[in-house]
Amino acid sequence: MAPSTRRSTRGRLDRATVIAAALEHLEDSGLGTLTMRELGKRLRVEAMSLYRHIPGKDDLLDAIVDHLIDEMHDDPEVPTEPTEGWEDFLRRLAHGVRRVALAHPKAFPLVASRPPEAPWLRPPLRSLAWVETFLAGLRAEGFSDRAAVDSYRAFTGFLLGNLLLEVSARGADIGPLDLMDGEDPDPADDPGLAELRHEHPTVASLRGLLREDRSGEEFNLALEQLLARIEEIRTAS
Amino acid sequence: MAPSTRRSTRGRLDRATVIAAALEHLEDSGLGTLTMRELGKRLRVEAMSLYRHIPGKDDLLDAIVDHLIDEMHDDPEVPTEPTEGWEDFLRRLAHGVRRVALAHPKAFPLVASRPPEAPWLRPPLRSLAWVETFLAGLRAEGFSDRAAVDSYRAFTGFLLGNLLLEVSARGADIGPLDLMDGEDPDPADDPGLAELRHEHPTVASLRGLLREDRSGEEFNLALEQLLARIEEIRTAS
DNA sequence: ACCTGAACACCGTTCAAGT
DNA sequence: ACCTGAACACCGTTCAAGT
Repeated sequence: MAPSTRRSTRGRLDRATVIAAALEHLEDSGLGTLTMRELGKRLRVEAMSLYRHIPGKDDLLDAIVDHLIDEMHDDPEVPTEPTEGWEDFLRRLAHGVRRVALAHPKAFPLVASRPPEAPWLRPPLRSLAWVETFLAGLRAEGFSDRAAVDSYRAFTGFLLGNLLLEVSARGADIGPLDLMDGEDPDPADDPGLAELRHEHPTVASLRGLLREDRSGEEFNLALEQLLARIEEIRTAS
Repeated sequence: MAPSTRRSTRGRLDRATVIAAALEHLEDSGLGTLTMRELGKRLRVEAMSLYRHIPGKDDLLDAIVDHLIDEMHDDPEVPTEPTEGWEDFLRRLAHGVRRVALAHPKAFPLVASRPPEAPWLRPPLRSLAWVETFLAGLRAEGFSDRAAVDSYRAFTGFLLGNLLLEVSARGADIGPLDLMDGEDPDPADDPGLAELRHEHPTVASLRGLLREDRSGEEFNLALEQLLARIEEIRTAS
């Protein structure tokens, strides 16, 4: 499993290896068990050795976040400047961020919870490099300064909300009250459902629709509506 | 300060008092220092006594989240059903959630980070009661089942992204590279700015706009655009 | 019935000591 | 130069004992 960071035989430990191992641990065991001692075990080293390569646990978490957004630089689908118009540019940026989020569902929430370096560096595009790419791209497409900045805010708000919900839904269980239905034998006297019908009748009757997962289409739909909104921002200058 | 949970002289400890004290501590010292022992100190009690009233720390955090969204029930501006049309209904719901978030900026991120009970209970409207209110309200206004559920998803995504960014910006410092400008004496040779201009020229030249905080107007603008989007969802049935 | 002291199994982190 | 052992000051949590 995951031979990328085996390092068992000889590999010298370094900062990048530590970060990669931490990300691996995060994805297959969660944030709660990510511990310096546990991470040491994964790297076949005592916990204290890690301090040779990172200043402390907080810095490690920040480094993970930085690593995540930097991953997008290696994605050939993600543009560094608009070549097919600003809409294509933003669409591909958005899908790049979404791929990162879906590839690291347990780690992605850190992107939102670690305090950004400045209040105007908004997650998930919280690095100077990506903000530069974003703003320079829109400007090159004729956006006014005001429109470019407003679009940056709308774009980050959109991505953060939608992607956080998407990865958090992936993490949650099937849920408390909708295990029933589908092939359940006698829906009339399922105790949980009966109670739900009584206390929250609308939720009960819409539970089929609520349980659907169409996150892919929904993201695309919401994205198109965001682009329409940015078009308004653009023309309103 | 904050005499609400003084309890110094005689007050018996109970679950509600513990939660209120935890929320207070969270707001004036942050999540990092919220510790069972610290919380005990605030309540003039040993940490171990808290376990008489709550099962453990995780449950306490969940209880805080539940408490936050329940606070909206006491807000007279927040409707329990649409009386002036669905747009007014959603506008007032949105502002209710925003008031809760701004009142508890340090605690609000917990609403997003604690796993919801079910994947379809989406933060920040993650209680059965509020989902019921939302869906029943839109249905009463003539929304189809499909449109009501899609609107719920759009609404929660909007609130989560925008409010998380708003409270996190409030928490961050002024930022690394824009302390300058405003009344700085010689902008030409500020070392930080010179470097920024070289590495990220667009960010440097837009820093004035980026630093602006117009979160209030922005929220209202984005909200109106969300309502327009929901109008589309509604008529597309 | 409610609170406490002492204890257990963990944390992150430091530092002198080993190779 | 890099890793380790032992130690420090903390955690959350349990439980027998006190009032």
